Amino acid sequence: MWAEERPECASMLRLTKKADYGLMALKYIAEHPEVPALSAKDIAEAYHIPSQLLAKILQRLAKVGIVKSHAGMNGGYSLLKDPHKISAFEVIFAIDGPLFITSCFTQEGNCDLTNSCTIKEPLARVNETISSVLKNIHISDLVEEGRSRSVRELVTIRTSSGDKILQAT
Amino acid sequence: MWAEERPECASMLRLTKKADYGLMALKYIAEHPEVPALSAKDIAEAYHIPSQLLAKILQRLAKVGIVKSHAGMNGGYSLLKDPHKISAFEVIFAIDGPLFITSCFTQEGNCDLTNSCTIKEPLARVNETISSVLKNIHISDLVEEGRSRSVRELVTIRTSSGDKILQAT
DNA sequence: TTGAATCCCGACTCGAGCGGTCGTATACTT
DNA sequence: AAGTATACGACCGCTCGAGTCGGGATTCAA
Repeated sequence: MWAEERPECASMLRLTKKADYGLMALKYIAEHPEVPALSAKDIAEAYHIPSQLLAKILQRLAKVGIVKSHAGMNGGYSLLKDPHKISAFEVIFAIDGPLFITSCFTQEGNCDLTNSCTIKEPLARVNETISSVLKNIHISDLVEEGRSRSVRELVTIRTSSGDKILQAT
Repeated sequence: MWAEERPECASMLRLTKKADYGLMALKYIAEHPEVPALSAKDIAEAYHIPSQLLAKILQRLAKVGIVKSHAGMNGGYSLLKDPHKISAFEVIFAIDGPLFITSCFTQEGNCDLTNSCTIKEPLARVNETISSVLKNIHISDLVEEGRSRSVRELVTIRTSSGDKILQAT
């Protein structure tokens, strides 16, 4: 196939392909509001991704009420929510489950070393930060990407070394 | 609660254990400035983590000049930089390599579908956000964690749904 | 000088989970 | 009834993270 030549490129906060596909599919559906329902096969072909896999992903999105499924001929999936109301966070959450930065985590010290857990507290806060950013990105932002500056503005960050100003709006 | 028993709770933006261990070790060293050098074995025992694995991690941190290694008896590792100057980002980078949210990424369109890549642009920006947050967290913040509010203030976020204000002191 | 402690580093194993497939059941349209 | 599509569980190979092993180099102490 393609890619898979560089195993060392990503790490840590990589989206799973499933989440990727899910976001792509939602974007695609949002871009075609005139079509009553888009089949998993159609979407998969548009992006050259395996259709059966995409189908499973869309099924999960259907289960949590992000999309609606229509069986039968000319069936497929349609958005159930306004693209402006679908956050990347909920999509990823629906597909991959809860996301935590820390490895051991059950909010009662099961990584019984009090010491080791202290380092994770600030990281848990980083985790919240990331979640918040993802909650502020919506499918509509993906669709408008290009001319719109919404996303760009959303996550603008002043990161002059040592400086600590995060801002967005 | 919902974290339950499942070991597979985390995903996506999980720190690798190596990065975790690296941060923990640096914190530990920073907490013991009076000791000229701490061996990988000592640190590993303090946290109950495999010492050989930790050794490899510290070696990578030594290679990029974050710590200094001392061979021989009573040898070990000591910080080479001020804890206030060591960011979580560079530690993670040194251990795990570059981090990208997107799966296919080589800055020249190798995921040749122009369509599929458009969705990744905004995500790349999320990636920058996360990097910036990690760059603003330092080993010293981990050490002071508890009484100090530095980290807490650093990543405070107003996330009232729909609202888009990130701020940090 | 010898030995112990320690760093150094590549090679290796092992297992979980991700990405993907298959097959079958079910639902809807015409 | 036929054809198209979703629904869903079972399965599977393979990558990669986690951890181990072993041999070698360096330093210190007795």
